[in-house]
Amino acid sequence: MKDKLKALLNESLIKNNMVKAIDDIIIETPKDNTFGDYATNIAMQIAKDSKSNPRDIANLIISNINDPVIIKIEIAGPGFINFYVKKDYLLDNINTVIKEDINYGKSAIGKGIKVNVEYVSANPTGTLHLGHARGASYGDNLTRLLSYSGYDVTREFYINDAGNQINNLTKSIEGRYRGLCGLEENMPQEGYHGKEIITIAESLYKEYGKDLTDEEVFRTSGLNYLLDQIKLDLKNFRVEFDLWSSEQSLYDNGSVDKMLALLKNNAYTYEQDGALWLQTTVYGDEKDRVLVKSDGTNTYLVPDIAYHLEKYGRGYDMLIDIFGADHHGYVPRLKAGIKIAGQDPDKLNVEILQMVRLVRNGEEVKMSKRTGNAVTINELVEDVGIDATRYFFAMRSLDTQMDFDLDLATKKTNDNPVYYVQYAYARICTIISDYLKEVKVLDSYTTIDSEYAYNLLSKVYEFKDVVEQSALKKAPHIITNYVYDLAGLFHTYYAHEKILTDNETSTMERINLIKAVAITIKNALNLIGVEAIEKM
RNA sequence: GUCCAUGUAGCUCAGUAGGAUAGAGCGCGGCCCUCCUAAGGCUGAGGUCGGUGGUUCGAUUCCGCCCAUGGACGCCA
Repeated sequence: MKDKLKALLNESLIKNNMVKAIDDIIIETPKDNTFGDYATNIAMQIAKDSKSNPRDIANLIISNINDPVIIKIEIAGPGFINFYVKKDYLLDNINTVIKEDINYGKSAIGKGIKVNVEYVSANPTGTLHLGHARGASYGDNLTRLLSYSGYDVTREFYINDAGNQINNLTKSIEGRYRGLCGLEENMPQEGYHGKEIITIAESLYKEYGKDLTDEEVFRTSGLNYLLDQIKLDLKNFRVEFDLWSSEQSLYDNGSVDKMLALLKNNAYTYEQDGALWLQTTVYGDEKDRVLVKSDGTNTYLVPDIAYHLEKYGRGYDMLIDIFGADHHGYVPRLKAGIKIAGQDPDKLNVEILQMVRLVRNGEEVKMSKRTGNAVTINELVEDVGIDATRYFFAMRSLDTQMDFDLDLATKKTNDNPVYYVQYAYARICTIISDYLKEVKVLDSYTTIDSEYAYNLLSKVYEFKDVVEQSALKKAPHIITNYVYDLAGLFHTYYAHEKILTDNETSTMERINLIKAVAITIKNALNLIGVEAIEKM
């Protein structure tokens, strides 16, 4: 409908010799429906350019518009053009939704563009906690959204299984193991103290007794255990990956050395204080960065550039990295490194997610009551439930330093937005199953005429636009807000109109209507990893 | 000190490619179940959109400055 109005406006502009690119024509849906079904401010834009009266311009524009779908055109306020449109398209859309079913809302705006999205990428040195949960939720929602919108998406987890932190992990396990053997633990200064480290040590003690001295065994058994745990936690969080890439493998297959050689070759590196530096300042970083430390080991940047080059080499059109706010300052050096290595850093989009705090009784919850460690993703899911957890993360935009309100999220009975939405879906399912006869597809709708029904239908109609917008903006929370509004409009409709009545025609039409609503809710919830529940 | 983000109702947050009366939930006040799930609906109170200048017919939205909050400023990852 928007496109149609756009086209009509464009035609009229051409006739009036008012030049404006068609993309500059903005059709909006006014919040207040006394301003019509659709509105545009194009007359005011043109008036600005030509320094004339916007209402006169608007008159000229609408004098050339005439189409059967338009019931009425008004000029209002400073020069808005408001369109009143026949509602048939809303009724027709009911059958479209039912026919497309799980595909309703899909679009092709992604044009098959190959996108790689890397997220979570937690160090395998402990259990996933709150911050990872937000990253996992956002990354997962984003990839669902992008593939629903016609992008060719690869979901990737980068495993930091090399470097300093892994040495510390190894030594931490070894320390705990020594403790079990009755020796002094000697935990490293930057050691890991989670209870999972003790679990690993215990299982090694069980298997090897006091005889284990091979560092490699400590290392690999620790890594394997923790990585399995991470995979399991993510799976329980409804987050799955296509690809698990290993940092260590970049060393093993020579990518890191090759990359270092490449950087040294193109004259952006230099030696100073016994270290090898990269001139990242040439491309906007605030200072140059060390690549190879004076002790001969690499900084994190080295394998990370190699890793990104490897991703570039796989032929994606776009790379998306999802970082926590604490890694924000790292972005310029990474991009500079990529640029120096000869790739286009603009292909890489880094999405920054702000910190989360858990709040209970108005106070921040920092530690888990059970373990004394940071609150894990598992505990969160256990306490709050998977649907509520996913929903709560999906409500917020990335930029907000969100408070995760445990009191509200754990409310299972009342006032919890996730149940509000699920309840709408469940209500519909109940009604349809209460209708004992066969639900038939209708050729036309003749009895639907209430304001409540049209508000609801016009929200359903919006869904496609909403999906596109949130995909383009990489903002899945738009979907969450949308589905909440949709559920609200359904509840209102439900409270005012009985679906199952003695009138067979009306009943059948209303059942098809709410069926379309249910499909839309389900598809929207699916985009944020929340289940639509048939009975509550 | 520098860089990034944020500042909207008592609280948690939406909104803003500049537009017509700024929204929701929670909390607080009232009303509605002989009726498809009251996990619902209806309704009331509550706002100088951090402050201040500027651009504009029009700024919560864009720009400058200021204040506040969070994060980052390592030869850690």
